[in-house]
Amino acid sequence: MKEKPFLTHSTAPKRRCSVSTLSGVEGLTPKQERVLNFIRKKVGERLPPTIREIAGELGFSSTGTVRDYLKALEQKGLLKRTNNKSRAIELSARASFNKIPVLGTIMAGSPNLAYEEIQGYIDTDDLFLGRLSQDDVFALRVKGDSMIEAGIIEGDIAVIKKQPTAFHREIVAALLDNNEVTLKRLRRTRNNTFFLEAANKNYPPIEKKFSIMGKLVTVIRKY
Amino acid sequence: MKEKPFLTHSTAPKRRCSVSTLSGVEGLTPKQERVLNFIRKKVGERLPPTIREIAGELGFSSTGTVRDYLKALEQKGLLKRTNNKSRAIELSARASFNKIPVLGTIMAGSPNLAYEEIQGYIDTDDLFLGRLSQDDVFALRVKGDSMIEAGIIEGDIAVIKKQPTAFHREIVAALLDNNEVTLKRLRRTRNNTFFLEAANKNYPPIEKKFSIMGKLVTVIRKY
DNA sequence: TGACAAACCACACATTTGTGTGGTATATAT
DNA sequence: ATATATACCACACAAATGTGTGGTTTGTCA
Repeated sequence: MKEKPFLTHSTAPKRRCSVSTLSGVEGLTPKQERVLNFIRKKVGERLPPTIREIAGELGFSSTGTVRDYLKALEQKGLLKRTNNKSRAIELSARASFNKIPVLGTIMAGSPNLAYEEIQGYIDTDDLFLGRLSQDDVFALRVKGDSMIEAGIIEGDIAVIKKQPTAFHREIVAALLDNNEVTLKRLRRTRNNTFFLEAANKNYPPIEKKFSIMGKLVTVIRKY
Repeated sequence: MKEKPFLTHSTAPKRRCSVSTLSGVEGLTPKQERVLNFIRKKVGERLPPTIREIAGELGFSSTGTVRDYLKALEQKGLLKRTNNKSRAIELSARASFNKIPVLGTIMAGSPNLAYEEIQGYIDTDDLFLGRLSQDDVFALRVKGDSMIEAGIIEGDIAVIKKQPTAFHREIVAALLDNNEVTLKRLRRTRNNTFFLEAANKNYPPIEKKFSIMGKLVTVIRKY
């Protein structure tokens, strides 16, 4: 019950209908989730939909149907509405679409990131990411000084795009076999094997077994 | 005619009615600008206002008044509307509120930043800035390696909060007397004078006369 | 002086939009 | 067997909302 799957890095096909897409939000029927996803998308586009717009685009012929869904989603705490106000649909943080969760440490025992570790959210809206969804991206707070020569220092937010592979010289978030996650530069040897290299002369290269969680796409630092 | 005042760093009281607040947008009457500013704020809050909401909060007793303004602003290319659609007000990029302009170089001859140098926009929405408006913040693209030991490298976007003063050790955007802008750490001597210090041993401290444009609040780096 | 634009108001009207009531069908749980 | 939840539909109604016409006042420009 404690293990809410979240931000799992798998290569399996996404968005199977019987499985919740928005990880961390349980108890949604597939149909309810479809409605929620539509609203997410629309709210991201700056003008939330009217119930008739929802009905139209989702193929319902009755506004009452949409009302049922909205009521259900509201009861489940995923959105808030204001009475008699057009388009007044607000997503709760849990359901918010274009936000990147900022994660702290990594859950031991599996390559999943713990839902409980979310420290906050970043807006992906315009932020140089080109509309990546929550499914594709997450963020980590940087600890230590191993990447200091690449200008990445303690406290920075590293935005990671999830992908199982990366190229030579790209900076990646890698999962080591002790379930530790590090940010390092990926390097290829002459024998076409890969290893991880710190951007700090005081750290030796990591030649252990590792898997790539994703590559670094953005660094954000707040003063 | 070429000199559109933009992002002027002055200590003079802001929002004098006779002066345009949204620099770079000429030909607006003060009243029109007031309406635009209201819409900017509301659109930033995710749900654009209805014309009656505009009328109410701005103290107009007639919807026709608002329509006149909306028409004027639309003709001036500051917003777009969709017929018969509630709250369907879109701001054009020029008028967009919660975007920080990314500026390039500095216009020679005055401490104003040139409107023409805008390279893009950053969304301030949630981005760790806590709802700063365009009036308070701008961004610069970092050139050179003078701040490399502070983890700020070439190509980074430095988000600057405009303010005429800063504290010891804060990183500031400073305007030198040759109209050059640099990002440096502010330091105080024992005599309570201030100088600028690079975060790179190869650069000497700057003891020349300078003024502070603002302080660094965020660094963003895109890979 | 006349023309014109800005800056308002009042009010009627049509459309959009949210709400409410009442239904059907299908599961699943008790 | 009955209650309950999901997943829909139809339609009426009221409130919210956008649109349109026709004003007044003030200042500017020619």
